[in-house]
Amino acid sequence: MTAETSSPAFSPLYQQIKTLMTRSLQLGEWHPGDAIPSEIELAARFKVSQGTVRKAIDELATENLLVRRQGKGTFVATHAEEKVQFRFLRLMPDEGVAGGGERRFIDCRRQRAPADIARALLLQAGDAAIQVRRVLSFSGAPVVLDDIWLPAVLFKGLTAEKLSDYRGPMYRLFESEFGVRMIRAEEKIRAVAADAATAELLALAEGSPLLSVERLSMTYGDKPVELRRGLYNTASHYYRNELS
Amino acid sequence: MTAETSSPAFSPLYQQIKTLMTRSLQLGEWHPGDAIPSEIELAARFKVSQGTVRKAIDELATENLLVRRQGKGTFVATHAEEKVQFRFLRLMPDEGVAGGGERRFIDCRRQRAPADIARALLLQAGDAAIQVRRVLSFSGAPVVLDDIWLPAVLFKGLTAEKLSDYRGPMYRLFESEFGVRMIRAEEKIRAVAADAATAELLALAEGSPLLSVERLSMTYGDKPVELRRGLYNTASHYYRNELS
DNA sequence: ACGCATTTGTTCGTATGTATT
DNA sequence: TAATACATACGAACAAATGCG
Repeated sequence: MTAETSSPAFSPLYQQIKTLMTRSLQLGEWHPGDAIPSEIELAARFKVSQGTVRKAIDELATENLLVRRQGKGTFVATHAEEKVQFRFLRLMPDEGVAGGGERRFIDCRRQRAPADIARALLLQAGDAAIQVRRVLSFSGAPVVLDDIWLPAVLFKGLTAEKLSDYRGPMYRLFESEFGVRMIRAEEKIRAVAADAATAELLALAEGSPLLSVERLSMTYGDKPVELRRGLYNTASHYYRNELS
Repeated sequence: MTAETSSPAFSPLYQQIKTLMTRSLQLGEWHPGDAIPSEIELAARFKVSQGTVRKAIDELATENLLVRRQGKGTFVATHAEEKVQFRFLRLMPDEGVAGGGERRFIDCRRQRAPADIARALLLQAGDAAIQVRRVLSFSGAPVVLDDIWLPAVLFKGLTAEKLSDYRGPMYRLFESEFGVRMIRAEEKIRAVAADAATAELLALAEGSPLLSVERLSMTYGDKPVELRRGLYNTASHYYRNELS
């Protein structure tokens, strides 16, 4: 009941509950890895039936914002989970099993965002950004050159040292240290020829074909918070994708 | 430890219903574009509650096998729908809107499947396959060179003429003419250098970087039914992907 | 080792709302 | 307008998994 009839646009009850829950995630009432209140508690809090809460949670779970575990509760998704990492890790070795590889950070500095970066991240012209550059190697061979741009205001205090010291996925560091959780990303993929600088860093001939992957990552509310440009040597790795 | 160590593979009711419904799709009781029986009819047929049928349909709908339409019914998904085509069409122009482009078929012949093709399509060594080669052009410029392999036994009577005459997506032809519906695919993507033959067909310099997309498409029951090797000129197009 | 409480998962039933024909 | 079909919402009961005492 309590119709709340002043609604500007109708939406089903469970959608409204979903919105309220998303807000709790966004505002940090519930943190990555935490258990959220039980369905019965949430039903009481929102004054709806358990089934309505269930439907809201169902959708948040299929959107990968929450993870249900029978007998234990419902948890806020985190990049600490292997399954979550896998969703954002597309580069696979032709032989052997996917692994993190060795990381080498070659740059991490704060500066004004170039125009194209600012546009993608919805920053004002002149806003500061943090640029991170790194090389990923597998079995000692360099394979990936990443050029990562982050809004400085969200990542205060990010340094090359913190990145180097951290064991685990970068997105895990972002969510635990800076409270920024990546939930979705869009990628544009092309084939390009290696320029001289890239060729040197990846130890291959200038002009070699490389996979160019431009990724724009979004947090809650579809707000872009990372622009990542990667160049992959696909001689013994490939980018896997699933169409369904 | 007490008992039931080797359970008889219990599965929830709605999963069993889902399996039965998948079988109806697979065996052709329900055809692409058709409406399936209403939830109430299905509930009567399977002797379960409407809610259980709903849950089975929900999952089949999220797997894109069925499409629900309020007030009208539930329909078997078809590649005639624009949304379905979009899921398998990843190449986007830098400017302008995605379109089919002009197709030119340069080859369509039946032959014994090479070993690697046979392996991917789970064919016996020596089984026949149909090879289709085509070029896709946009605004008159060739952009895509596709090399497509199909099990001959499933595509009897497929000719270059039929392909050329057909207006609409190739997968639409496959499902309407041959009863083979693609529901899922896995892709391996790399950057490669154009060889002489490819360079000529795509009107670019030998050695130019090209996107190599190897797609294995599956029908019901995860049975592989198409191996497609595409080479994309990504000078003014890109491969879009969504991570979520 | 056992049982109990908690939490999500499954199944049923009923009623009402919304979209389509 | 009426009939049909899917969508939403509520309630209830039991099953299965987990964790604790």
